[in-house]
Amino acid sequence: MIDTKKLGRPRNFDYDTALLAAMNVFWIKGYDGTSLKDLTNAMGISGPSMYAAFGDKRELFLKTIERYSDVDGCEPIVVFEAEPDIQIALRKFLEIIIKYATAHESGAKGCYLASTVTTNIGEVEGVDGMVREAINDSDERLARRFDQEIEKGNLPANFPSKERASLLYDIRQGYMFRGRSGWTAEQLSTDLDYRVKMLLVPPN
Amino acid sequence: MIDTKKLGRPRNFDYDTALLAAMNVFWIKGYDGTSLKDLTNAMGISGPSMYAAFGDKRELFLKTIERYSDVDGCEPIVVFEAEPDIQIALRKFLEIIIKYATAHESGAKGCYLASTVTTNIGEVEGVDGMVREAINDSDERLARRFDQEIEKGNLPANFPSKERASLLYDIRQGYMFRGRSGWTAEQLSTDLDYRVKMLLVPPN
DNA sequence: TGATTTATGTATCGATCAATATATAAATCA
DNA sequence: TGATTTATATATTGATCGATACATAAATCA
Repeated sequence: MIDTKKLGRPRNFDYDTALLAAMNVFWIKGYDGTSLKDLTNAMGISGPSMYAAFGDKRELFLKTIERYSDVDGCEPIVVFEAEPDIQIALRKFLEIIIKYATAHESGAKGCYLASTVTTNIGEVEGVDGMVREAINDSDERLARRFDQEIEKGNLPANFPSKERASLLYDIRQGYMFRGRSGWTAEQLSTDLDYRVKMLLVPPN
Repeated sequence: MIDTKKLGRPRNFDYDTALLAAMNVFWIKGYDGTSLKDLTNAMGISGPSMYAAFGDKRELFLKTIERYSDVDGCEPIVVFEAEPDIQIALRKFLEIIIKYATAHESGAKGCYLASTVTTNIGEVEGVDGMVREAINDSDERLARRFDQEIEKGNLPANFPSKERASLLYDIRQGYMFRGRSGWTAEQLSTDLDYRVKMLLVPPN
């Protein structure tokens, strides 16, 4: 029943590399502003190859969102989770956010979800759910890190982990929006110390 | 030299009403996702009338941004400036933000600048400057309100007005992003008390 | 090697894009 | 009323859109 034999000519491009190239184009020009020609040029493949490998334009778009959520959107959180000192962890988190907000390797700025994908919520089917999921995942992971700090005794027992987590994520959106509009990393970094302190201030 | 006499057939549509209708379409569908047909249908006028009154699609888009910055983007700040009690002012500001984020009269959600316009930064000429200016204006007006509170003695002399103002604006972006992705006003309101307190907590 | 299967490039589909040329309708002025 | 000016609706422009039909090239199997 299951036929796993490989036959015929294999594709001569790397799937993930092409997907990344597509994401970078979408990121800069938006979904509707990106043509199939823009995509296939950037991906280095022809139209039919794109359709064979990714479906159609919409499916390709959804796959770039998935990829972003798993890779780009995740790096700051991974660092936040890995750094043992909570204060340094917060600072690193925000510094990476600022880096992404102002100078992504593709030339794009800001958050792919907040700056580009969000435009197509309600217009491109399936987008809204993916965005909501990305937000929820981030909120939960950030809150868990605060909870662990409470368990270790480094934060008071009544520390509002969930509230600080969502606040942290919202601060992220602010940086991303400012970065997209042209603010420099230096300008975004001026309040860093203030914000780290504030995020850790004990309740009442 | 100056000829102010009115001659010929006057336009039979209201300029501002048509501009508002155009903004609502852009808001929901994005710049590239909005066709001239979408626009003229919503505005209730024909193509040539649109071109005569507003220039072209790009100029119309820029005019909607200007309008948003002057009206929608401004209402929360006006309320924040008008309410004498700073704590209530903050709460009202955030409540209006949440209202805008979840249920704009047009059916659109989120911030027009952050959710729609931001996609076209770098692609549609003139957009980036208008967004930067909108952010700067908000930052300044919010900070001024805190400064006045310091002068009245209701906040300590070392209260970091500028930092809190930009934090407040960034929190706004977070609400707008969440609202755009489908969060309800109720969900967004859970942290309201926490955030108001935090925004007013004295430094150190 | 010959048969089979798949990826690719070219060329092209109908539809729609933003923008405009043209002619008509409606207003103000003399 | 007649001349002038402007807004409108209709129709259409060349260009580009997303998507595909077709033939060819390249790989694996027997």
